[in-house]
Amino acid sequence: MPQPSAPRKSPGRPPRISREEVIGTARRIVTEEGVDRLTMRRLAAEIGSTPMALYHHVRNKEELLVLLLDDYAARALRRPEPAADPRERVVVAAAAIHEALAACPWIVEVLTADDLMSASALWFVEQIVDGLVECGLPPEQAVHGYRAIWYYTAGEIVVRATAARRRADDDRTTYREQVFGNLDPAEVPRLAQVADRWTPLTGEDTYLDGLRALVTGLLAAH
Amino acid sequence: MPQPSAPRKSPGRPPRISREEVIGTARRIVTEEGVDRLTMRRLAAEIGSTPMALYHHVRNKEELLVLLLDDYAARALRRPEPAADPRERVVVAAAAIHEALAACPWIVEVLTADDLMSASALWFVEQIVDGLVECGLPPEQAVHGYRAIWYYTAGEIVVRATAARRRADDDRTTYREQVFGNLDPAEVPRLAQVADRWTPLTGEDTYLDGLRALVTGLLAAH
DNA sequence: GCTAGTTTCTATACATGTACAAAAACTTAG
DNA sequence: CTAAGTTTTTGTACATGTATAGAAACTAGC
Repeated sequence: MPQPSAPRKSPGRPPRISREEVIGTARRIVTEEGVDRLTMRRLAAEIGSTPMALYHHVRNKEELLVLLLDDYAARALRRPEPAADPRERVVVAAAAIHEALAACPWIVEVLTADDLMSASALWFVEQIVDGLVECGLPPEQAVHGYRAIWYYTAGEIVVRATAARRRADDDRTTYREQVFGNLDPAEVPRLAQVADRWTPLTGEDTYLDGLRALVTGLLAAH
Repeated sequence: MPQPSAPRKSPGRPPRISREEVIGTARRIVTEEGVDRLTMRRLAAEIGSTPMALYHHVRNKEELLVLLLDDYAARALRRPEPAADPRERVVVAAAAIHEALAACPWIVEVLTADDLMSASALWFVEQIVDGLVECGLPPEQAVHGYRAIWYYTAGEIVVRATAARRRADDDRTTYREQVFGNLDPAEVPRLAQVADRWTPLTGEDTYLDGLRALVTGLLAAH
C-alpha cells in the first residue's frame, strides 16, 4: 500500500493513477448514477486503467466504499452552533451525524463501520463525549454512552434503509405482512391492537425522540 | 412462488425438492462450516439438484438467509420467566432477543431486516410493547419505543459483528488506528484523554446498560 | 551502460449470484 | 389418447469481485 504522501523519488514504476483519482471518480459515478453502477471494471474504464490496477490504491471494494464515506462525511458534515446546555450539545451533534448519513442511502453497507471514525467526524464524537462528561458522567461512562448513541443511530439508518430497499424491489407480499395479517389477539393482544396502524407508525421518523430518550436515560444513572 | 401448503394435486411438474429441504440443508451447511461456505451451487449439489432449481423455492439468496434467520429464531429464542415489573419485562425480552442474535454471527447481513418479524419473535415484541404500555405509554408511543429498542439492538449487533470481521481479515493497520493515533489534544481534548483506553473500552459489552438507559428515557417522558 | 530491486500495471482465470430459454413432467378438457 | 396449460427443472450465459502470475517502468549500485 503506497504511503499517502511518500517522499518523492521512490523506486519502482511510477503510478499512473492515484488513490485520490480513484476516490474522486468513484464519487462521481456514485453521485451521478447511484452506487449500483459503481463496479471495479466500470471505475477502471472511467479512469482509463484496468480493474486490477485499482487494487494497488484501495485494498478492495469495501475499503473504497469506506473511503467514499469518509470523503462524503468531510463534505456533508456541517458543525452546528454549539449549544450552551451540554446535554443539548450531545443531541445536536448526534442529530447532525444522523442527518448527514440518512441523506446518503448508499453508505448503508459500509455504515456498519466500527465507529464513524473519519477524521472529519471526530469533532462530533468529541462533542458527544464532552457533553456527556460535562453532564457529570465519568469519561469511561461517556465513551460507553457515545457508543450507545452510535448503535442507536447506525441501527436506525441501516434498518430504515434496508426496509426501503426491500419495499422497492419486492412487488410480492412481504413476509412481514403475512405474519402481521394473522395476529392472534389471544397470543399477542397488544400487537393485534395496533396491527393496522403498524406500517404508518413504523414509517414515522422518531429518531430524535429516541435519541433524547437515550440521552436522558444515560444521564439519569448519575 | 409455490403456496406453503397448497391443496394437493396441482397441475404442473411435481417438485423434487421442497423449501423445507432447501432451508434444512442450508442450515446444516451453515452450522457445520459457516455461512461463507453456503453458496447456491454448493447447496444445490448437496440436495442433488441444480442451482437454478433452488430459485423456485426461495426468491434469492437474501430471502434464503432471512428464512434461515427465522428458522434459527424459532429454535434459539427461549421465553424467559415474565417478571412482575413491566419495565423489567421490557428489558428481559429485549435482552433475550439480543442474546440469541448475538450468538449467531452469520445473520448480520440479514439483521438489517425491517423488524425481527419471524412468527416466533412476535411474543418478544408483544412483551416489549405491552410492558411499555403497562408503564403508562400510549400504544403509539409504545410502538415507537419498541422501534427505538430494535434500532439500538440491531445496531449493536451489526456494528460489533462488523468490527470483529474487519479485525479478523485485517492484518494491516486499521484506518481507525491511524486516525486515533494522531489525536490533536487541542482539537479533541476528551478523545485525546481517553485515546489509549478507547479500544478496550469499546470492547466491553455494555449492551444491557445502554438498553436500561434507553428504557428509562423512554418512560421518563411520561 | 548494466544488473538487481521495487513498485505499478496488465492479462488471464475463477467463484459466485442469477437472468433467460427451453425441456421435462405433470393435470385437465376434449 | 391427444392437446393445451402449468409448474419445476436444467443448461447456458453473463456480470462482478478479486486471486495470481508476469510484464513494464522506474531507482540505486556498480
